[in-house]
Amino acid sequence: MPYSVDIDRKWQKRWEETKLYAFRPERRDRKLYLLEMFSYPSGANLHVGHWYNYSLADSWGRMKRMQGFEVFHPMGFDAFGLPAENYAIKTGIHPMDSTLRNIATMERQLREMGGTYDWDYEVVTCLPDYYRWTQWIFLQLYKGGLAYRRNAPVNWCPSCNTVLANEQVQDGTCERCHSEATKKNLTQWFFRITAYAQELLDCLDGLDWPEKTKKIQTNWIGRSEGAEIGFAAEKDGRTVLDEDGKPLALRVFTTRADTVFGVSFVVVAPESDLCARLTTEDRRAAVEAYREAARKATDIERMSTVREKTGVPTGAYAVHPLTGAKVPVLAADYVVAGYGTGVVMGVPAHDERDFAFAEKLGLPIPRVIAGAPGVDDALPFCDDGFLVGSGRYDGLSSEEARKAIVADLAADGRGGGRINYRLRDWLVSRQRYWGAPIPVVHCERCGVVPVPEDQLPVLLPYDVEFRPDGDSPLKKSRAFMETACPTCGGPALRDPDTLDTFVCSSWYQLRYPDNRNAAEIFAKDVVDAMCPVDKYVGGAEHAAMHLLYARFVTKALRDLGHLDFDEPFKSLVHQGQILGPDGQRMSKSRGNTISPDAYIAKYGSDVFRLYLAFGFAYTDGGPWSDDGVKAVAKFVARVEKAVEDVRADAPAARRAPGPAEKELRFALHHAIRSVTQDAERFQFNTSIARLMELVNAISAYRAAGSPDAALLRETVEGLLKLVAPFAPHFAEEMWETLGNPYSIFQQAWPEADPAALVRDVVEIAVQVNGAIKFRIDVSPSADEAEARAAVEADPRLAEALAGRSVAKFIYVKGRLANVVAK
RNA sequence: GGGGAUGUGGCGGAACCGGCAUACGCGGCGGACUCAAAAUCCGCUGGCCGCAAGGCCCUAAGGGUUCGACCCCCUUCAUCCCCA
Repeated sequence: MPYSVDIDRKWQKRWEETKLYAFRPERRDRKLYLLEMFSYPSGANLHVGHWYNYSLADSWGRMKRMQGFEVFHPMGFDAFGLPAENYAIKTGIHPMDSTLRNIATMERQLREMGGTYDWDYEVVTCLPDYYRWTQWIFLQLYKGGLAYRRNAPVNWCPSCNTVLANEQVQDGTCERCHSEATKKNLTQWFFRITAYAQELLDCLDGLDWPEKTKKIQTNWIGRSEGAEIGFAAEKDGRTVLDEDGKPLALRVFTTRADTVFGVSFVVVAPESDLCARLTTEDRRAAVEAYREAARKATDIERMSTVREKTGVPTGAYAVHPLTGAKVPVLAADYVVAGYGTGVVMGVPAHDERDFAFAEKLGLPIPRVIAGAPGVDDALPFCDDGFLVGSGRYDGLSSEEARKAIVADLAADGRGGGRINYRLRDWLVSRQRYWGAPIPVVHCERCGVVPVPEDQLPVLLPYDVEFRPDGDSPLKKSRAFMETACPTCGGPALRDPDTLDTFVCSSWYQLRYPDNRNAAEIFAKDVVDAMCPVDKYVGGAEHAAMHLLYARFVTKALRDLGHLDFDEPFKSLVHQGQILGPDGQRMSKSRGNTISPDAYIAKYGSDVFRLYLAFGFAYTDGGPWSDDGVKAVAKFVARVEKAVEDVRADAPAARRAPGPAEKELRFALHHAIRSVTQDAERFQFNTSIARLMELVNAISAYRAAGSPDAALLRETVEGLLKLVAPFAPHFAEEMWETLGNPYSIFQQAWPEADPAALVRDVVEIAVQVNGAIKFRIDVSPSADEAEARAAVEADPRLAEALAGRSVAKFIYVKGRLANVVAK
C-alpha cells in the first residue's frame, strides 16, 4: 500500500493501543525531558508554525527514544487568555466552552501529526486543578514578600481594557493587539522579579541557550553600575521636608558621577508625587497644566532623543551636595516616574538630552570634562575625558574622578556607589475575566487577607457579564465578590482582578511530571528528578517575557524550599518562522497563508513533516515552496521503491564484499554518522540530505547489476531506522512490510562502524601557493612525508612550479597539500 | 544613536576547529522509456573566454592577516532583531 494518510491512521491507532509513547517512571534514571512551548487553544486547526515547532521537536525526541533515553514528552494548553474572552464577547459562546472544544480539536490534530506525547501528563491551565496551584504560587510569593500591591503608573491597553506588564508593551504598543499603550495610576499586584535581577543575569552564563536570547535578557535586565547622589531641596527659602518631617533628599542615579560639577538643574518626572511636593504655590497651576499635557505622550516618545524637549520650573531649588550651589528643579517629561528614581541631574555639557533641554530653556551649560589632547570635545561631549572646573578633582580622568567623588559622597552620607537595573517588577493583575482569580480578599477591618491554602482554588465563576468596560468583569458578580474575611469572619470582598496568563505559563513545566497530584503542587522528589527541562523548543518572541518569568518563578520556588534547582530550561532552541510563498509573513490579509490540512490529506503527515525538516534551516525558517513538498514526496516514493525491491529479492546469503559493496556500506555508515550528528543539533535539513544521498547510493548499487541481496536488505533497514524519526508512520509501515516486528521505535538507533568509514584511497587536492593545480590519490593513512613524495613524483607539479623551487610543504591529512613555491 | 544577527548559483540552502566553495533538493538543458504526454529513470548544469586542451573570475562591496579566508581583523552597503 503506497504511503498515505490511511497509513498515518493505522499507526496512530496502533501506537495508542500499545501505549508506545507512555513514559515509564521506573526508567527515570535515563529520563530526557523534552518540551515544546505549549500553545493557546485556538479554534482553527494547527497552522504551519505549530507543525514546524512540534513535529520536528518530536522527531528529535524520537531519535533520542531510539537512542535509549526515556523521553518525557508531555503536552498541554495555555488555556486562559484574551482571545477566548474576546470571542465570547463577539459570539456569546462562553470561554470555558469554546476553550474546551478547541482543546479537543487540537489534541486530535496533534495525534494526527504523529506526536509522541504522553497525554496522561497533560495540563490545562484554565482548569481548577491547575489554577489552584497558580493561586498557591501567588500565596507563597506573597508570604515570601515577593508579591505586593502598590499604586503606580502602569501601562494600560485601551483596547484590551487592561493593564500590561512592561514586557508586554512593545514599541509603545500592546503586545497582543498592537494598539497604543497609555499610562494609568492604579493599585495593582506586582511580583518582585527585581529581587532576582542579579541572579537572573549571572545564571545566563551556564545555560545552553542561543546567545541572542541571552543577550536580549541581559539587555532587558539592564544592569548599570553608577552612583546615587542626594541633593537637598529648598523652596520659598526653606528646606523641603518629606512625609516624616525630615529634610527631603532628591536622589538621582547616574553613571557619570564625574560630571557632578556640571549640574546646572535637576529634573523630576511631572507625574511623580515628588514633583507635587516640590512645586511652589505660584508655580502649581503651570506645573499641573504641564503634567496633563505630558500624560498624553507615551514613554517611548518622552524618552526619545530626537523629540523636542519641554519642561517647566517647579519653583524649587536643589542644593548641590559638593558645591552648595542652588540649581533650579524643573518638571520635564523626558524623565519618567517609573524609571530609576524619577529624578535626574541635568548635566547639559555632557549629556545629549540635557544639552537639548538646557538650550531650549536657556539654562547654563558649564563644561566639566575636557577631551584628551587632540580629541574633538565640542559640547555636548559625552565621552570620558579629564575633569575641569571641578575644584579639587580637576585633572583626574573620568574613571578616577568617579571613584573619588563617589567615595567622598559616601563618606558624609550624601551618596554612594549603586547598581541600577532596568528590569521592573512584574505587574500581574489583569482587569479581565478569563484568568485565574487573585486569591486574596479585601476586608474592611483586616485589610488585604490572603485566602488560606486549604480554601483554594478560588473558583472562577462561570456565570459572569464579561463585556469589558475598564473595570474587572468579576466585580459585577456579587456571588463571587461577596465573601467572608478568612481572618475575622466579617464581610469582605474578593480581589476582582485575574492573574496575567504569563503567570500560568511560568510554572507549567514543573507540573507536568506530577500533574495529577491533588495534595501538593508537585512532589519535591519528582520535580527534582524530572526537572529541569533538558530541551525546550519554542519561538524567540518569548525571550524577554515567558522565559524570564519562568526563570524567576523557578528561583523563587527554590528559595521558598519547594525545589532544588536553579533554572527551568537547561537547553533551548528557537525554531524559525515559515513565511508565505512570497517571502512575507503569513497573514490572512495578505492571502499568503498555507494551511497544512490540504497537504496532509493529499500527501500524508510524514511528507509534510519531511518537507518541514528538509526545506529550511530549522532556526531560520524561510519561504514556503510547493515544489519542495513534491520533492519530498518523490523521496518517500523512492524509499518505498527500495523497500519493494528488497522484498522482491530472493533470499540469499551475504557475499564477500567487492568495491561496490564497500562503497554501499560506506554510504550507509556515513549517513548514520551524519544524520545522528546533524539531527542532534536540530539541523534537520542536512540530515534529510544525507538520507537522500543514501537512497541514491542504494539505487546506484542495484542498477550496477548482480547486487548482494542480503547487504541491500541490511542497508535498507538501516535507512528505515534513520528515516523513522522524520517519517514515523511511513517508516513503521515499511518496517512491517519487510516482515520485521513492531515497533521500529523499539529498535536501537544505528551506530556508525568506523571500519566502514575508512576508504582505501582518498583524493587530495594539490595546491601551489594556495591555488589548486591538480588532484592525486593517496592512502588515507599517509603522513606528510608520504604525501610529499607522492606529490613530488607527479609530473604535473614540475609543470606548475615552472622552474621555481619548493620553499615549504603543507599537508592536511586526507584533504589537501599546499606547495609554497619561490 | 548604541548593540547584535544575517548577506553564498536562477531558487531553498550546505561547507566540522582557517584546508578541494556551491552538498542535498528545486528549476533548467539533454537523453532513455512512450504513438504521444504525464510519471519514472540516466546525464549535464556558478560566471566569463575558448573549436578544444585549458585559462581567468566568483561567498554583499573594498582592504588586511595567513602557505591557505565564506570562516579571523578593519571600512562600507543592505535587510532583520533587541535596546534607546
